Amino acid sequence: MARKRVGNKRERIISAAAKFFGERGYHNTTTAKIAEAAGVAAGTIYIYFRSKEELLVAVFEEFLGVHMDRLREGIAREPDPEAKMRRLISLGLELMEENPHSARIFLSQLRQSTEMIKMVTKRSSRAYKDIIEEVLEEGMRCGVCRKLNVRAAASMLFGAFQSTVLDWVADDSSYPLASQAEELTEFILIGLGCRSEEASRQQAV
Amino acid sequence: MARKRVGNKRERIISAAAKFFGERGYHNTTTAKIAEAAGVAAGTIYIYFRSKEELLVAVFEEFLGVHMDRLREGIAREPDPEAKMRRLISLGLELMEENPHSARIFLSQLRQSTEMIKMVTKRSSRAYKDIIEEVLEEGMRCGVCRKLNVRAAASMLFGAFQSTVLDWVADDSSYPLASQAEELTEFILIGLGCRSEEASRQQAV
Amino acid sequence: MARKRVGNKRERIISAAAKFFGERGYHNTTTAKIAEAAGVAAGTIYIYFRSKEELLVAVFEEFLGVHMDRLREGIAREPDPEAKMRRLISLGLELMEENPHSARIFLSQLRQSTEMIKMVTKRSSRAYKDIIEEVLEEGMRCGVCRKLNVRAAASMLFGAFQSTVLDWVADDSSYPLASQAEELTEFILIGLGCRSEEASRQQAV
Amino acid sequence: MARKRVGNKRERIISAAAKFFGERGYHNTTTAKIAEAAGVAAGTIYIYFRSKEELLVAVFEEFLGVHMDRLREGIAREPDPEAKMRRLISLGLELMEENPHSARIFLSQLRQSTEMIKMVTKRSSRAYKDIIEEVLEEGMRCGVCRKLNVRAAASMLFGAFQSTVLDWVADDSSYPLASQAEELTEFILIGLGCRSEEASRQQAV
DNA sequence: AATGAATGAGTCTTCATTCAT
DNA sequence: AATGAATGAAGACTCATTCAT
Repeated sequence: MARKRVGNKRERIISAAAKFFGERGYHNTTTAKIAEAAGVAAGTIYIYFRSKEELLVAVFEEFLGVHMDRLREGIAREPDPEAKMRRLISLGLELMEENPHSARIFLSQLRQSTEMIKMVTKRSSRAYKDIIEEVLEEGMRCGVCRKLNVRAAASMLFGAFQSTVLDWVADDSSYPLASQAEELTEFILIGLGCRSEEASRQQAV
Repeated sequence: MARKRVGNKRERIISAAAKFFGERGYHNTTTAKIAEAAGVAAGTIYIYFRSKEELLVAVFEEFLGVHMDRLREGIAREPDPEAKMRRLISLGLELMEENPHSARIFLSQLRQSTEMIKMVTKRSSRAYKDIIEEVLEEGMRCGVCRKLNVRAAASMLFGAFQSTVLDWVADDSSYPLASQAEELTEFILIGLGCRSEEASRQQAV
Repeated sequence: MARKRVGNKRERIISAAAKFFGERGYHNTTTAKIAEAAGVAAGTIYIYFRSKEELLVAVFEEFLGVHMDRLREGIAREPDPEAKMRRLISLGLELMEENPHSARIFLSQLRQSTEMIKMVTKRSSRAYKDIIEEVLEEGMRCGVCRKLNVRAAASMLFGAFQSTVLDWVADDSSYPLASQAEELTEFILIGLGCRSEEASRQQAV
Repeated sequence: MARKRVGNKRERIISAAAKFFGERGYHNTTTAKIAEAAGVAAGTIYIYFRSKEELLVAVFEEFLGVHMDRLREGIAREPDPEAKMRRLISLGLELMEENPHSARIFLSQLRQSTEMIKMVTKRSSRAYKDIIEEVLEEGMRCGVCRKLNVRAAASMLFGAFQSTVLDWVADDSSYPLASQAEELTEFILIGLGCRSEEASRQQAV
């Protein structure tokens, strides 16, 4: 019970921080506001986190950890690279949709300032791109996808993905993000040469 | 002459601001540092700009204005949508390369905080995407490019483009950004269905 | 047994506090650190002491009590004022040497701030000076020592004594404090007119 | 005029700081209070001093500089070591009397905490003791004063001096400090063997 | 008696902005 | 137009103290 309360508090702080960081950005969020929203005293934050910056990192890692686990799980079940890529996209969008505040931080708030933060950001994009690269390589090995620079391609795919999510966030999540999955998948699969434009056109029909 | 000096100072402030905002982010840059780097007194900034935030917007618009003009000029000379898209990509990368500090701000620093900034950001992405959408629509009309949701596609293309530039910025501009043009063009054109993967493969040979 | 444990804890807290107060000063020592060093929980300190300040006073009185008792005992055994003064000096230095942390607090840390502390400090210096004054008065009555303002003289003696100890503390107790006893005694006894400089020179031989 | 104002402000801050540091101690003085007493805004302190600690050091050095200069000047005019020692004592007390707040800091407040402060403290006591040592050495060379360990003796003299001043400060400067000069001089000169107790007794008559 | 998580008042310090010169 | 000293509001963080367990 006591244990639970503790966990509860940490979670509440992270959750409040995610909300504010996502909404107004790191620098426009005061620790006082986070504490208030989390229903704890100002000093309590510093029991769980060494600094505001560390809290940001925690928010981030919390999100990233779950995110990556679920993505890897999700694609593991898929039989072939194309299916994996489809799953990656749709699951990725789903995860973002579940947690729009963290999504926003993940996609943009971290591109700021300090070295600590930069490192974390890099690591996170890397995590995402790593998965993409794995799928791309498998696709190339199987001949399902055209020959391409895996590194660069992964970055582009990730960029297209990000942009789609950011549009949605910028629109205050006013439409289901999943509705973009088909278009995005199409664009990416064709771009990867997984399917000719004819095939895709037919399937669409 | 006096006029020129004035212009000179304004420019110097904008330039210094662009440098610092791009390097350390908006919130980690003090107006004092900008003034120092621009070789003006602290108060002088407030003769040219109402606030720090307005300076950020100015930095941004300066960059965006030139950027858009040159992009529009560049594609105007191209004969067909595919060539325009190619030009858009290569010229876009060139412009970013010319001005890495502003590029950084353009791509990431602005995704922060206040309403004022958000509006500017939105407008800027919009400006970029507008051009892309125009080209896409023309492409669809001509049948050069497959049928697609222009809005969504433009966003994805822009995302792929952004991601490529950000990778380059994150790598401290250690390689020529132009070297990424071919790969990016390939990915986008194929994704748009402008060319089959065979055609592209042949051309590469 | 339970009683003993309690006493044990109180002692451990006082001892830890003395160490830290002496080393880093009252204000640079947190109750948390004291608790940790004493091997008790943060709240436990407040079972034994009403406040941090009261703990300081306790540390101080603990030290002072033992100190004064032993000084009084020590000089009681001596036959004449000169011998008493000698004993006072050598025993005083010994006691300081035994307990350098408390010595440091006694000599300098207490010259700070609040009324409560000031009172305690005054009382402690007073206790020390009282003993000195008693010896001086006896010396004057016996004609062993020249006529002087007892109050002022006691203060000066105490100052010379303090300074000697502080030098030693400042040198990280790198030499035996007792080594200073002879020089200090000489200076004081001559200053008191207990002995001509010739007499003292002879005795030294 | 402008220059004067600036100097004025720095001085006012130092003066206010000296007052509070001396009265309540460094840690019990807030920068806000200093600013208020100095008639400046809170932030203004940080234009002149990098930190509160640096302000303390400045207060201290200001005092020490003038102090030492005047002491050296004062003894330079005296013909022989004994006269110099007398002058040192009376002038020292005078200087302390002129500036009781700084005196208090000089004598006790600095024996706290941080390395920065410790260094300054050491340096200051050293400055004082250096002068004393010089005079003592000259005295020994001339045969005016008995052979003794100069280092240790200087420390004791300084201690006796300090103690006299602190008593006065502790008594809220309720009597002229100069009234202690004779007693202190007597004690020290006799202690140094400059004069027999008979001689001193006669002179007193 | 003991714990240690939680509190929240208190502080130093920063920095955008102003304004007298 | 330009300066830069001065402002003072704001914010991260600390820590003595409390209290439910």
